[in-house]
Order: sequence, then C-alpha cells, then structure tokens
Amino acid sequence: MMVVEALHGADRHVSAEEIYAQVKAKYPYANISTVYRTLELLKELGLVTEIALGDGCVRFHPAEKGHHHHLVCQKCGRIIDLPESALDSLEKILLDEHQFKADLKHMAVFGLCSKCQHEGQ
Amino acid sequence: MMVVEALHGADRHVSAEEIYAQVKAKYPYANISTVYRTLELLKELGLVTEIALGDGCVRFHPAEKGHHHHLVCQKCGRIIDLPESALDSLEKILLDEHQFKADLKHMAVFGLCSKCQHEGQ
DNA sequence: TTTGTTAATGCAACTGTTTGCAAGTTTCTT
DNA sequence: AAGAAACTTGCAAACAGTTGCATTAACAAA
Repeated sequence: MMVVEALHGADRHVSAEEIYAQVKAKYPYANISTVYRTLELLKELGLVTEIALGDGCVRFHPAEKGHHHHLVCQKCGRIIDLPESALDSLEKILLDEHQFKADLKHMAVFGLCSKCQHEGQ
Repeated sequence: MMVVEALHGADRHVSAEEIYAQVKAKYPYANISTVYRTLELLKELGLVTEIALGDGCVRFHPAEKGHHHHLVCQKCGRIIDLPESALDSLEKILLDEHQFKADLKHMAVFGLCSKCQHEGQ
C-alpha cells in the first residue's frame, strides 16, 4: 500500500531507493527487499512499468498514469518523452512479420539528440 | 587482447563472467574489473555491443560479426534473432519525427512468441 | 639515465538488486 | 477453535557490476 502510494504521489519516475525512503519515513522497520518484492508483484500485475534510463538505477512508473517511451541522449543525458503511439508501427511490424507480440509499454531508446549529433567528436 | 580473443572465439553472446573465466585460465592473476573495464573500452570504440537478455547478466558480442537484434519471449524464454534491418523503419521514424539519431545496433525486445500468445493464462 | 606524465592493473569496498531462510501472519480446512 | 498450508516480512548473504585508491608499467622530456 505504501509502495503504491509513493509511486502514485511522485510526479516523475522514481527509483526503488526513493520509494524505500518514503516508506521508511512512515514505517521505519520496513525493508528494501520488501519494496523490491512489491514492485516485482506490481509489475507482474501490470500496475507498474520499469525502465532503465542509464543512470545506474531502474525507475518505476505507475501504469494508470499512462504509457510512454523515452529517447535518451548518450552524450548530454537529455531525455525526450514519446507518446505510446510512437512505437505502434514497430509493434505492428514485429507482429506481422515475426508473429511476436512485443510488450512495448515503456521503452528507452539510446542515441544522440538533435543538438549532440551536430557537435564535433 | 585476451578479452578480444575470448569474444572472438565464442560462438554466441558471452557474459563478462565467461570472458573472465577464459582469461583467467591463461593468466590466473587477471581481475574481473579489468575485464569490465576492457569491455567498456571496446564498447566506446564500437568494437563490441552489449545486451541484456533478461537472464540476470549482460552479454557481449563483437561488432565485426555483424549487428542484429533479439525478440525475447517472457514466458518460455525463447530468443528469436532478427537482422539489423528489422529496426530500420524505427530508426528512420525517430530521426524524421524527432531528429533523434537512435543507436540501434543491438536491441532486445521483450514480449510473447507465437506459441505462447495462444496459450491460456 | 633520471624525471615527470599518463595509462593500466589488482585489490577491496561499494552500489543496486536478488535470494534463501527463519519467523511471523493470514487464510483455509476441518 | 485447532492445525495445516500458504503467504509476507526482515535479515543477511549473495550476485553482477562499478569505483577509488595505491602500485606498477609505459612512454616522453630533459
């Protein structure tokens, strides 16, 4: 319950550590492995999605706030948000050509943003 | 050198731990952090690509053997290989619509394979 | 040859995350 | 209400991977 609350209350993608800190503030005996196990459960139920944005920790996002994707610039670190529909065509191609039902709820694509493409080195 | 050799000699995607084991067999004083640092360097030079196939460790693949992608079934674990061109259209869309130069050398897409889609539960 | 500069290595400690286990709690059966 | 089975939790240890630091090696300048 406290994990769900922390996820819901956050205005951005939160890490397990941040959720743990919030839970611990209310109930100091709480353990971080419980947070991870709860997040795992919520993932299986489809209530949260996780994503690795390349900053060393996985971040979580409640499904009820809607799905979306991210473009992550490997040079400046800028993160560009994409609507869920941005990958619809990929999903369709994989289904049509490979009979594979891709789970594209929350993807991160790494590369170079418009600014960094045009800079030297 | 030994890291490159181990990568080159393997007939599939190898983990850092497997490379380390091979290197250690020839030179027992070797350290795993050197393996990781070498792999990091090779990545930066574009000589190897890494990928997380969802089995708990990152796997590496030498670039000279060609790029490709993987469809990973979340139910049965089956891995379907895709040619590099399979994501060309996605790359083009991201560039045209978002001016983002995606780095799609070695991607893993999770989902359900044709068999598992049609099974209950 | 000596000195200074830079890069590579081994080691230990650390990070984020997962796991095994024992204890406690809840739920089901009777 | 009692007992069995299943689930949840905290804790400590493990795991894959990274980092800081001290030592060593490689190279260039003098």
